[in-house]
Amino acid sequence: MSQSSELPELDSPPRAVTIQDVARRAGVSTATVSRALALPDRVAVATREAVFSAIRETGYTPNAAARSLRAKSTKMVLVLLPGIGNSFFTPVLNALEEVFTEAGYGVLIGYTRQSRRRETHYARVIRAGQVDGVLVVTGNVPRDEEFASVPDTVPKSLMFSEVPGTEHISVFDVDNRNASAAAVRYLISQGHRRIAHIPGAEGGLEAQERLGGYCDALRDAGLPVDEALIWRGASNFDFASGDRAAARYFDLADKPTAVFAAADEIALGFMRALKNKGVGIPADVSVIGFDDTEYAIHYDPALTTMRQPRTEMGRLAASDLLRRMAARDGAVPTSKVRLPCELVVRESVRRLG
Amino acid sequence: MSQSSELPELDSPPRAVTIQDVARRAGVSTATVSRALALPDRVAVATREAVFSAIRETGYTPNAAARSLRAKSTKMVLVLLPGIGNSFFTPVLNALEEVFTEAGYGVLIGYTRQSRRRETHYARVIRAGQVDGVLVVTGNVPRDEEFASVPDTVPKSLMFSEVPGTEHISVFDVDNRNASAAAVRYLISQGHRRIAHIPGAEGGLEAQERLGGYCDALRDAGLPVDEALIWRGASNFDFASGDRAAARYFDLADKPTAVFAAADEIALGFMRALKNKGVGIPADVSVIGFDDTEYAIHYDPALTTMRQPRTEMGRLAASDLLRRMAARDGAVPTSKVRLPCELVVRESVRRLG
DNA sequence: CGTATTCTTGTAATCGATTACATCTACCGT
DNA sequence: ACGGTAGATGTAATCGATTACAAGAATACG
Repeated sequence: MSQSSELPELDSPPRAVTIQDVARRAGVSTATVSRALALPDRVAVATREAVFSAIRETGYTPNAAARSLRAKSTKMVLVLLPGIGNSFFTPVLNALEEVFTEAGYGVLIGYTRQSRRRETHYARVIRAGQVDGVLVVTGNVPRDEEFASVPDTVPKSLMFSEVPGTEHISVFDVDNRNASAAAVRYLISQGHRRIAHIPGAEGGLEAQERLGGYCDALRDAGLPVDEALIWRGASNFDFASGDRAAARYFDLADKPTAVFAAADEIALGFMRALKNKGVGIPADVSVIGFDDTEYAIHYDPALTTMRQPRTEMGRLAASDLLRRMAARDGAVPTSKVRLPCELVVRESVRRLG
Repeated sequence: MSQSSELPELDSPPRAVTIQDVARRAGVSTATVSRALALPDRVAVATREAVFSAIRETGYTPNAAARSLRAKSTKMVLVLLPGIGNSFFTPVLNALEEVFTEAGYGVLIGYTRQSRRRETHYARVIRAGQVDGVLVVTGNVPRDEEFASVPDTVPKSLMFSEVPGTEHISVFDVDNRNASAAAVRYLISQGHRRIAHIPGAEGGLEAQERLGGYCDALRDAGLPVDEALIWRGASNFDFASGDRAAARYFDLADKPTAVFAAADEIALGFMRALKNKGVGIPADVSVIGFDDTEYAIHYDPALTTMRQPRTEMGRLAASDLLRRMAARDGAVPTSKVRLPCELVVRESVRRLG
């Protein structure tokens, strides 16, 4: 519909319209077209108009590959997610996409699925210059040798994970240890003395920190840390892990009055299993979670939990990466930002005594 | 660590290693390097080895932009999502990423957020040749003029939406109307006669079809379709909409014994609101949902629902797109695939009488 | 042994933009 | 009126691969 009557092209091969076509039509050189687009005020008004109408008439859109090749910038970022079907990341991804798109950047997603093959694959994507920056959402980038080979000229950021010694990486996380301690302190403040913990999967740094915070809070309150009340064995931050932990609860003779789960989904799985067997929540057991996902508030009872500011972290991390990508050769230093968590009191914790 | 002792480069500007570097090091032409990579058996064994070790030593990775420019293929697909923070799409995205990555394609995501500006933006991404194919997950691509301007040479697919007259688009969906009718028939089979419906947001085609199915089933069973039992006003397939519908329930003098919600999240929101006021589910009201999201099974009571095969649809749609992208000039025709839904009976529906 | 065929490799054009540099015009001050 | 400067535009190199074509070497066949 665009290159209608003027040009007598036979459109068997519907060749895309290039800057050449626009230049010819506007009666200028390709350099002028390029300038009209990139720096409109370095080109005379009349010429600019001519170029723009030629663009409109031909329906021209600059070719991304050509532009990237020459300009050495793709205007794309890679967002790496662990990729378990976890809804925890939904708002994060939303925030990231929002900020990046607004700034004219495209978002390439990758699920690493803790598989080395996939990490290698994405390392290659980065080295191929396919993206201008990388945002790793919970993971262990720096551990991987493949990633070590990607040049530090590509800005990288990490979210939700605390990894030591990452000089060239911006980090956005929360103080998992202190936040967890605060959650447990809350239980203590409500009169609970016998408090169990369902940690996340071993190996995970966040899980470890949260367990640490749990122990800290108990010790600070002069309460014993009882291994029988630490129900390890989670495979992930998921329902199934909470479900499994319930077995530990039922096995126990001297039951706790409260449970701190390392994640909302674990808490929900646990609660579900207990309710199934007629255990009342919070009547018989109080439960507190971590994250404040969408489902925490809609569950019955609504889950009391420690909120992570996921959307805000996404926004901050994206903005930071944007800033660093825009700066030539690392003029902008990396950031280490630790955001505060917030206790959200709902219905799953009962005051004792 | 790679270009260590041999080459006396000063690495102030850490220029990326190119095919030229590899060629020089292996003592061959760039053409040979390219061939060794793309068609290994068209190059002599000895040469191939030389090339590969040169690649290994230099840590070479082909530049994506250069490759795309010349080969006119980016090995990327654009996945467009509506982008509400809906967990419905999580497994879909998972499946898509899985299949595409496996095939060597990158996944660019875009949230349209029903905003014209964003749709325009993504239309431009396509026209810029940034992707080889497009997968729209629930949306109205064809309606938009911008999209009309993207050439049909870019394979496009649509998931979960039924849009008439889309010649050049593959469609993967379910029979929303019949599946809904089946859900309602199930309620009827359990002895329910007075059945309400919470439709999805107006305007949405799926929502409309599901409402249609609800009416069909009632009529087929000789039951009246009562407008007082159709609780419109959903803004989305979300909790809040279910919550709002609950008000309608309480307003009603002659209450229904069962409710068919157009989506699980609506059902969950509705159930939550009822339970809050002491209404028993399924003791007092039976509820059936649609989708079978992760949360349906973990709720209390576990939600009886009509499952959409989200992962399977994702896999099929991705494979189809892959096939069409691989074929030069539309040799592979588009598909229209309609997958079956499946009733998942759990705890939220009670047998009457 | 000479020609035809197959293998292997190199040369150079090409993809479609951006941009350094050159050129030309117009306007400025003295 | 003339050298100087600013402004507008064009020329052509360049980004880093792929690939058509050509050429040379090796093998086959009569």
